[in-house]
Amino acid sequence: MTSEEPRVVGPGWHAKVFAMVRRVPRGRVATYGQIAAQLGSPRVARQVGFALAGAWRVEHDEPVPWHRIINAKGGISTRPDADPDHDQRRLLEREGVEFRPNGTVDLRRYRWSFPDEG
DNA sequence: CCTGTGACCGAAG
DNA sequence: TCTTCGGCCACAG
Repeated sequence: MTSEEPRVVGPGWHAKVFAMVRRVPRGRVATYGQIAAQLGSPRVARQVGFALAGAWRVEHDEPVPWHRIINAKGGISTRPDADPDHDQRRLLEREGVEFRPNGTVDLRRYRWSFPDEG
């Protein structure tokens, strides 16, 4: 028996990421690593970030709540060229998610657990 | 084909 | 508890 992990990264990979992100309900958050793990590849968290990088620029048939995805420390990872009109923190606060003084979210409280996770 | 890079993660100090 | 550092892997040039 080998210990190789299944890879879901390939054609349609971005679409799968978006589909998984859509499962996170309003007022809740999930981490990049969580999404990667749900797709079967726990080590492609960075690729998830890549997939979501241009999500707010592209128009999707179904909306992609990309702002509900944060890093494992409960903080927001944003790029320098982020659009102020799509401020992630503000979008989350609008859904009722509270932030600590240091700008992080309490994952114990807001982290969403997928039905088939744990 | 080879190299650099990035919306990450987790162990270690 | 906070900061630092190496590893991770797909993708563009």
